[in-house]
Amino acid sequence: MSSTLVLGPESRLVLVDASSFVFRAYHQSLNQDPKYNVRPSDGLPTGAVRLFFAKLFQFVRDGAAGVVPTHLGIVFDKGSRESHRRQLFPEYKANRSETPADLRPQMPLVRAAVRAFGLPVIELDRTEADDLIATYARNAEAKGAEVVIVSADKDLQQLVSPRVRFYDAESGSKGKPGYRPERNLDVDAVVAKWEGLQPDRIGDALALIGDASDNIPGVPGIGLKTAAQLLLAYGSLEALLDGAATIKQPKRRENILANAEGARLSRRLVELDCAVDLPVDPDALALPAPDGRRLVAYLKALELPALAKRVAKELSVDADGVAPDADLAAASAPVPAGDGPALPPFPATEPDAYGIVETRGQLDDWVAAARAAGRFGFHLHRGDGGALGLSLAVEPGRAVYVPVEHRAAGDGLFGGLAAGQIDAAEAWGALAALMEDPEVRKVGHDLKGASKAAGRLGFAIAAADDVGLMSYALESGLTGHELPQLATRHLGGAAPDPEVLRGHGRGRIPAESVAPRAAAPVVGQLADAALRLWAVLKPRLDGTPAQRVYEELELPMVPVLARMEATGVRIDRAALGHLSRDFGSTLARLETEIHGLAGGPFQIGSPKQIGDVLFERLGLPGGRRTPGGQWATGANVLEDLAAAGHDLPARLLDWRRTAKLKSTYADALLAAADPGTDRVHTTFSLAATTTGRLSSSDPNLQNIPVRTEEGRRIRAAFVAAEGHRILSADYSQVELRLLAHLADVPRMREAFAEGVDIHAATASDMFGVPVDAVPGEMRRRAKTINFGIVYGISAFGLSDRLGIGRQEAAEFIARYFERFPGIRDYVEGTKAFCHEHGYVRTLFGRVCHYPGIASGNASERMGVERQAVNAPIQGTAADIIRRAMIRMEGALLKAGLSARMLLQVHDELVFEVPAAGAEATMRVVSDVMAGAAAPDVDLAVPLVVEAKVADDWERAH
DNA sequence: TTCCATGCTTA
DNA sequence: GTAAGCATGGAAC
Repeated sequence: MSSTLVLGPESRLVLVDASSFVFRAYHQSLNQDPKYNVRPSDGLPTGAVRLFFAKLFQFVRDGAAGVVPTHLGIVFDKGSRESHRRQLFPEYKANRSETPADLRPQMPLVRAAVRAFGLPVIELDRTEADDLIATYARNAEAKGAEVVIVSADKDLQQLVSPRVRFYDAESGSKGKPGYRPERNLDVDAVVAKWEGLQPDRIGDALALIGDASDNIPGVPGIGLKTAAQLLLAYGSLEALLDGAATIKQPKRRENILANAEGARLSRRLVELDCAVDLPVDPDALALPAPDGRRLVAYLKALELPALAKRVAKELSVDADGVAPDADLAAASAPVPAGDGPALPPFPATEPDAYGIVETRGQLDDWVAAARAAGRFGFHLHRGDGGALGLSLAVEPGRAVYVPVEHRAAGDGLFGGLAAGQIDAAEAWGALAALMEDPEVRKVGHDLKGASKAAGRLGFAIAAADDVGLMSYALESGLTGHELPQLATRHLGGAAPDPEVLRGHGRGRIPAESVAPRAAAPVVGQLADAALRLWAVLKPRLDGTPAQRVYEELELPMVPVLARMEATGVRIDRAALGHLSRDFGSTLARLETEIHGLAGGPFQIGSPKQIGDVLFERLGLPGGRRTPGGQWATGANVLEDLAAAGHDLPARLLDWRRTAKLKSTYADALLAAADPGTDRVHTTFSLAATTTGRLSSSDPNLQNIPVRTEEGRRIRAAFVAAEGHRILSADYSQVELRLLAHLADVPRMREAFAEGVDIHAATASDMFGVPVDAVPGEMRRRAKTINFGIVYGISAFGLSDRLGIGRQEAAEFIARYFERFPGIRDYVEGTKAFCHEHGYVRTLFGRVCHYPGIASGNASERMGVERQAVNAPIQGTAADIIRRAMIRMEGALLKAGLSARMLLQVHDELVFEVPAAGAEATMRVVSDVMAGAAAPDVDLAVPLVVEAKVADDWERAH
């Protein structure tokens, strides 16, 4: 026996982080046949201990990382919950879940296994295994021994030195998800893995990166690469935090400054304590020769015959002559216990809160209950192919799901319906009668989406409220208005996203294949959330100006937009296909040229690589940096370089323009168009902007190119159906007109009343030149400043736009304000109003909240002030075109016209009109748009509408 | 797989 | 200087 062997220069100490090993063994055991994971005689769980034993046996025999140990330390964790780190930071490892119930009874068995090998169990109250390992490692290192640390915990890589290596054993099985090959890290390997950081800087890196599993805060958004980059630049965490103000990337700088305390705390949490009391003398870790009989007795007690046989054979023991260890044989499985904390009132926790309807009788009962209540929350659950069912909430915490069109699991094309659903015609019939009943109020979210799905089923949704739009009318600018956000904000609980039902990754399934019983609690909660939100928001809305906005500018838009989306706009598939191929060959040609000019291939789509090529490899002058510290390669920069005679930047601009047109427009529109009708159906959002503008997505049809010749070829592919034409009508200078009204500028009002060129008139007033003698450059400057005012102007922005000095720009603005004092009053008055109230209003009473107006950060506060100055202008324009859209269908109907509204692009409406009625439609559309502010708002300037008819959108625009 | 920065399209 | 959405590359998770 060598148990007296003193730890010294000839020794090889292997330190095993037992707890991490046991956890890994446990999870590995879960992937195996459950019958191998329990003791047959009484069901005592043994899966983790079996794998742990096998691994320990391997360490004793073969060592780790090629090191056969003379000393072996098996170190356990006994202090995560009360360690000194907990005192520093109560949340430390607070998110660790409880030890699994079937692992807990195995822990004593694991310790027994260690003792069966003749080794001490190393553990110490209130001390984490990491600190014990660190102390043993430093101790042995000091004595000249070779050390291998076996752990899955990367924190321990801090200890790596010329004498200390880190070994992370293979986990999982080859070819299966989560498999990791073994890793054997010496100093060089650690430095490579940590992106150039020496082991003694790993603690700094860990403090920045944080660790979700240990609840170490770190700095959000910083990962290994960024941390290493920063630490190599600054030398250490302390130096980095002291010099954080000099970090170039603004986001990163603010982020680190804001989280500096968290990083300091994290640094202390990840610091290893190399001087804890050692519960076992290091010399006592000397590895004894294994006692085969004792090991076999252990394995027999756990009823692991295969392992017992193997150990007996390798250690030349007669297994038959060994009796099971009596104490262990008597150990039995304890009964686990424990229950979670009380849940919040939403979502409801009663087991029958979110039920399911399976019979006609039940359905009739619920419909009757909804009618009796006079209002109910609902969620029309939809899959790719349309409505799947409807959930109803008749009172908070009580909802039910009526599944109708779910498919049976595993059935594809020809699959039948899922079991337990009422006949579709019957179910939809009863539900449609309820949804169309004007006497019962329906409360939902995304009413537009629900209305479209209902429309496909042949019914409308009458007397409905949309809690998302209610929230938008009340709190635009304060929060998002999606159901989960509203639930968190107002109900104190999280509403589910129905997408969770489909799972993710490879197991993702269509919504219609989800079992009705699985869907019921989720969609039931959505109906419940809608009803509860209504109960919160309705009292806040009633009797306020926001109520009128909701009722007159939000809700009436729902059916209008639903019809526009359902109608879609026709594209010329052949033309777009031709364009795509054209763009493709242009790109291929440009790519060759660019690579040639650059002296080698690179990702042309990568701004980072472009910067490297232009400013590093080719050394072009005049490079600027982006806010993120990279080389800026935006169009401005490339244009300057191209103007200086460089070919490569010019080709890059061509490439970017062409790539944009191909991928964002030609290809995306072809992919989006309905293959049967060649029509593209966008989705308009009513509640996506702070100002009241709409937004368009999937695809966005509000940013179709128009400025360049090539781009207009895309727009020309938006065509009318046979026998029809495209009508485009847009407001002329609407925002400047509104500025003239809001700021009450007599000269501007007159110019608009007389129909003279507003920018020339501005220039004339500013520089005392007759309107018809204003030079082009002067007019351009006036135009820029006019737009600048609408956008909340700053001398900085104006100087950038005009290419003049900051000082000159400031003088320019001063002169403008001198000539148009009303505008200065408007700008200053609007800022003051926003500072006082935290919001601004449009002329129609829409509120736009700007909580950031009170920011202590001057540049941020000025940014919010610009938003506040712009919002009444942009928002009033948005309100006006909404009014036009709401009135449009009635006006066309009244005139006996059958034009269909297709798109809204902020100041423009696009229609598809029967060729014969184009002229008459143009008059009606123009009249409705021009008169849209009246009667609520009496504008001091006329609204002018320009309309045109053609065969495609490009020529109509 | 998800998120961020960059760049580009529109009003 | 305002308001949006989307493609791409690259890093984080």
